[in-house]
Amino acid sequence: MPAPDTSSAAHLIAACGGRVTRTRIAVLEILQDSPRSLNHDDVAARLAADGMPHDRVTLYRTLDWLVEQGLAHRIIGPDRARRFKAGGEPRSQHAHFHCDRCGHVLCLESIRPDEQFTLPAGYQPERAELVFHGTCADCGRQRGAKV
Amino acid sequence: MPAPDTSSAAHLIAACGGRVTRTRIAVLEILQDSPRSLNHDDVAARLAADGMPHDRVTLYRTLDWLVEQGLAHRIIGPDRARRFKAGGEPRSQHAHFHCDRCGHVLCLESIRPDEQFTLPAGYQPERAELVFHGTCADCGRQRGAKV
DNA sequence: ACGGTTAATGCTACAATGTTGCATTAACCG
DNA sequence: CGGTTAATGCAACATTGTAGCATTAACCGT
Repeated sequence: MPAPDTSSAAHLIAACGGRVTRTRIAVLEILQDSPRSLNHDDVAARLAADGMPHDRVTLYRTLDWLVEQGLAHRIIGPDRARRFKAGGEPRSQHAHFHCDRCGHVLCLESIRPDEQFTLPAGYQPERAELVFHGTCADCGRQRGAKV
Repeated sequence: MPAPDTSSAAHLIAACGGRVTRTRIAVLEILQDSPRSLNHDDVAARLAADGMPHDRVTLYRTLDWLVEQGLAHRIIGPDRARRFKAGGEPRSQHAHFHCDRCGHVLCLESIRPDEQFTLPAGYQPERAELVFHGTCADCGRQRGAKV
């Protein structure tokens, strides 16, 4: 049973020219393992669960660094807090889905807003951000459940 | 030269059943007069310019009240701060444009994201939020200007 | 027009999220 | 293994938004 994720995280970090630290590896793996985007607290909780207590500031800096290196991307949640997810978005602008029930954010890779719209004359868009709000597939099935 | 806006603001407020106060009138008029959405500080600055200094908390509450009554709507800016604009969005979900040059947010009434996309099975979207980032028409004309 | 009722205001203190500066630690390199 | 310096951890601060409560003033009835 190979564990390519683990080495992958370390390799990705090394490839960026940064130092390969416990924190960076752990944070990137956490993001990679999650199908949903995580906010700062989510990541902190998982670090703690792994027996890796961590400083708030270091976590902010680590997450920012991962985004800066293109190893993760960041969106602003409905609660005006940032949420992070592994994988950059080099040019592939995909949509997101905010579940109003469970509060999680999912990626809709198949939907590309930048290919669909024509803006009024004069506007020069560089990227588009499309966010749906509603009930996600998981919460839709177990309707009534209040996670 | 009639000034319908002024009475309009007061009438709209009265129609909601709330008390018609100086603050509410002034804030609503400021939002109505602006073609762009304003954040809390923008509104506070204009109140001050009108010789109406105001409490931060009152302004937050006034803005929230206007949104609650459907007299204004609110979006979250790229700096994770709220921005407000007159006019509710009863069901008409329009797109917004964040200008990276001047930082302002404009409404693109003609673009309706909720009519364009088909989501994967299971998702139950209730509303869609589409935000373009780039250079707005104003900044595009005077390229190089750094407001 | 006047006074009472109560919504709205303004103040202070607090909460959540994110940032800055700087001393200490530990990753990398020879 | 030891030196260099990026990364960390800590404390203090900044920004954005909230909560509680005493005071003011908008509305209503008379």
